Amino acid sequence: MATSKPSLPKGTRDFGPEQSAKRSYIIDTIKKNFLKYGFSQIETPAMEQLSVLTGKYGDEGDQLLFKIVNSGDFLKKSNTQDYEAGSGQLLPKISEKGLRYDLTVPFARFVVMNQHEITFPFKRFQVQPVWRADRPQKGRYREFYQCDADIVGSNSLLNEAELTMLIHDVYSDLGYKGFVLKINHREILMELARYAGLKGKEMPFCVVIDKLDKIGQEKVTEELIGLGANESKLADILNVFNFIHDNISKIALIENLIGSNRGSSELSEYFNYLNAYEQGELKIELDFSLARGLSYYTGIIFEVKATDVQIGSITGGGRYDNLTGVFGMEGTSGVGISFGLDRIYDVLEELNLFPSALAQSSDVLIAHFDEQCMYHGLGLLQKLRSSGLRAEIFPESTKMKKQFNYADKKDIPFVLVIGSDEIANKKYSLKNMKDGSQEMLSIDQITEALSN
RNA sequence: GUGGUUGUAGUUCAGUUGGUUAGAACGCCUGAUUGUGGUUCAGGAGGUCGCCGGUUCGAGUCCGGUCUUCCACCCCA
Repeated sequence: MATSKPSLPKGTRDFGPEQSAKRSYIIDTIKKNFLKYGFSQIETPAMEQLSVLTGKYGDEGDQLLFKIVNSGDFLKKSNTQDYEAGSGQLLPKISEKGLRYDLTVPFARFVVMNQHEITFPFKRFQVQPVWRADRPQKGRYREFYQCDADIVGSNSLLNEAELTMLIHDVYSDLGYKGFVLKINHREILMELARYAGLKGKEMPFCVVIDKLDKIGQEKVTEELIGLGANESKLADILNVFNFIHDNISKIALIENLIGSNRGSSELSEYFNYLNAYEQGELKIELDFSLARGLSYYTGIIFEVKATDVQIGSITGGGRYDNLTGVFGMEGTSGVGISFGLDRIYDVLEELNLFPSALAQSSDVLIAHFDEQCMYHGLGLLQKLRSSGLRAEIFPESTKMKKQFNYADKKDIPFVLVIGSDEIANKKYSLKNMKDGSQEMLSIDQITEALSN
């Protein structure tokens, strides 16, 4: 077989021991908090039927789905006419499965398929990779992890409040203070669009509004007038966006402009819940210009942004009133959030916020002078491990220099040396690699010393 | 999907208007050190210059294609 240079598919990465340790640290922190809030873990397959995935993410999303060609002779169901008719007709004949694009739609499928076994409200979390055929950039990968927590089967806004507290706990545990949790309500965006005279064009309105902090007010105004918006009403709206005040005052202001509505009353109720937790210093900012994508959100939406790192959104979520409806199960409302593991990693890395003690090295290495010493070491190895220590033995008898170098490179803090004297005296040299000190100790003394 | 950008040793990068045998630092290996790593010193190995093709007497250098990287759109974790 011809050899070839190995390479990775675009937008995918390997993770070495150090990176993996850091990723596990983030995942463990998030999982711990999911469990703390009463969520249970589920897992779903990497691939789903294409019929489950398509049409859930809009036309853009469908293009970004990775499709899997059918097994075996994947052309056998198609003919040249299908080929000439283009990919739209050919695709369903050669592909029936795709890689999941997010965790929410597979979860909706899971809920529908298991509705009779599930007790509602159902609180599930899921930490798995998803795939998007997007063009990669910094912080944008074709394979990345989402850490989702959703509550379905409950309309209560207390769930939104719970997720808000959860987000704060996660970032607090990760030691990251530079985030801001932005909140808005889909209904307010709709009302604002109608106020601006864009009835029927609410979605395009949201798309433009979402670019506000990127392209600025003038460009946004320009684009919205291009859509047919009323200029003076638009000025009213931008005025509200610029209003810097506490969140409660902002609700009053928006009601003043477009009247009381489902959005404003739900936001009030949400803030009332948060208030009752009696937890000060929540980093929540009501931002009426926040317009998250994902067409299925219908209620409160939120997004966590890093203020000190240029990376975009690191957590997002919101309420979807009828996600399971597309699978024939009506009236199940849900609310969820998704932590972007890969982006959180990039933030912690850039700000140097990973704990220094993440290295997964052994506590002690057993080094030896010859094969007989190595055999003797296996008994000691077993004693070290059964007392709870992380221990390893160098697997070949070779020069001391090489064995010590191994311990040094792997940051193993202690080396236990076995020679013929040691075996005779039942006392072994234990070297502290940090300060270079060394003493002769029995195996019991060593386990004792290292266990502290 | 549209437009641009990047690629040279394990890593970070030099490499002149196209011209002998493509360099440095760090890392790696060996020795100085026959019971001990990190420091020091001496020596050594390591390159299809992303890949394919073209122009040329001659290409790391110029041209085309392709893959990859990063960036701006679009969208998003």
